[in-house]
Amino acid sequence: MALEQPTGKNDGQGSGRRNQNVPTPPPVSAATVTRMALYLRELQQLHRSGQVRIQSSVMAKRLGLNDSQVRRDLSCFGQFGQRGIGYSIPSLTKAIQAILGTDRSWNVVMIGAGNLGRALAGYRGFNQQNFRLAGIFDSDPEKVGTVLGALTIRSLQDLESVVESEKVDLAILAVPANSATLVAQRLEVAGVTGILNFAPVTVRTPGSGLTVVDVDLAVELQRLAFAVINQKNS
Amino acid sequence: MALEQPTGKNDGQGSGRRNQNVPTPPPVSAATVTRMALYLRELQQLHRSGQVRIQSSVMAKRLGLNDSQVRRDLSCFGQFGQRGIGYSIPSLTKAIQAILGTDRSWNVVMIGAGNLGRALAGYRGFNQQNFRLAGIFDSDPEKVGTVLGALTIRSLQDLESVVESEKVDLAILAVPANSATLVAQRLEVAGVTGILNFAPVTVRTPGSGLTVVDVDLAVELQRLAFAVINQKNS
DNA sequence: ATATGTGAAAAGTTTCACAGCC
DNA sequence: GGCTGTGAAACTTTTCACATAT
Repeated sequence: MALEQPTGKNDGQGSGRRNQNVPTPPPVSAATVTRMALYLRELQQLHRSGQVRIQSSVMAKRLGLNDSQVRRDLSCFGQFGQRGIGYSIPSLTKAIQAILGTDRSWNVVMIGAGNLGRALAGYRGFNQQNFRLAGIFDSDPEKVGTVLGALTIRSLQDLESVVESEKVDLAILAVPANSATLVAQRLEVAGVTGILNFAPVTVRTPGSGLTVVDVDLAVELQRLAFAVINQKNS
Repeated sequence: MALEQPTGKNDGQGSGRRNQNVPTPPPVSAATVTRMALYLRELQQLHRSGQVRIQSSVMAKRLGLNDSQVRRDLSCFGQFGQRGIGYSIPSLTKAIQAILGTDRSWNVVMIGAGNLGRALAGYRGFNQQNFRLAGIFDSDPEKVGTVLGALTIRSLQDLESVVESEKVDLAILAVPANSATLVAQRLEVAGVTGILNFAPVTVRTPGSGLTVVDVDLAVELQRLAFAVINQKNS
């Protein structure tokens, strides 16, 4: 795992009957979801290089996976391939985007305009995947009013009103550890449904419908250090 | 799971006999390693708040895990607790640091001084966990020579000589996707043993002793979008 | 001939439950 | 009483292997 991030379990959706043609997901593991995003990334790269078809074995090799796993992951969501042929890159791309929800645009706010927040706000990859930055906030009066790319840094006081007026879905939390929980609570109350948390704390998810994905850069380096020390390769 | 970065498998070390008092690791999953880093983070926070002891049940609740899992993870590396009492925060902290390899300092170079590279270079969390930034590189002549915190951005041409003279162990790759593989190869040849890869590509790990941990910010947002759409909470 | 989709087996991970020690 | 460490059970995920389709 990269996992892994804090593991996090199965979906357990198991809601019984599938409805007519919506690809209602069966139980899908978080690991599968992560791999779906990687398949999408590879498909987009293959598309740029002019390819139109791919086989599970080729995808598997590119990502260092077993080909059966690629097919099993995809089969959680439907039948996208053609036997004897493989998968059409354009249609599989669209299918995975629909599965991940990136076939529509998401409005995102960035909280924290420190080093990390400013860098992430400028990161091209977000826009490319249909995430639109609708605002960036900081509590430091010195930063408020500063222009950053197409946006002006706003006061944290404006958070709730912007979340409402811009119909914000998701937030990226790039604030210090000690303010993360409080900001997360405000975000939840304001109606944000998902947080990508870069603060090195476990954001208490109070109960209802708030989903948190954690990315702790120090944790990633520690994973790397461990892996280096305990080398897999002889 | 929040899963996960490209999963990455078990260690499978199973090298037979354990040697005398080195805590030679038994097979340990990547998920366990990630949780070890989270335990360390919590221990450090508890220490700052003056605590000296902790129980597996308390740690589990803080991280949203099962208490048995906490004990099982720790028991992969030794017996750190006292029955009836719990774990000493200072000694468990030291033990986990030794396990993760952060009881000694690691020399790290940053490749890429774009938005993300500059932000990561300024990130406090790295130094706090014993990762020392020994250099930052970019191929853009306009950036070379620019001062960034305590460091001056250097030309990519100097990469190999700095890796050698500064005894660099790890690299953080924050370059565009199209140059990532080439830079990774140079790093490996130069003697770097681990890469934390922020470029949105699978870095081909040519064969020998190079460990790569991937962090793709777009993938993380896609995981979040999926989780929001497929809400677990009723 | 080639490659998907999927039951069934294998492998891995988490949780239970309790013996053992404080 | 309280809490760890760990066998064994339960559960999840991956891989195999092959029927099925082009």
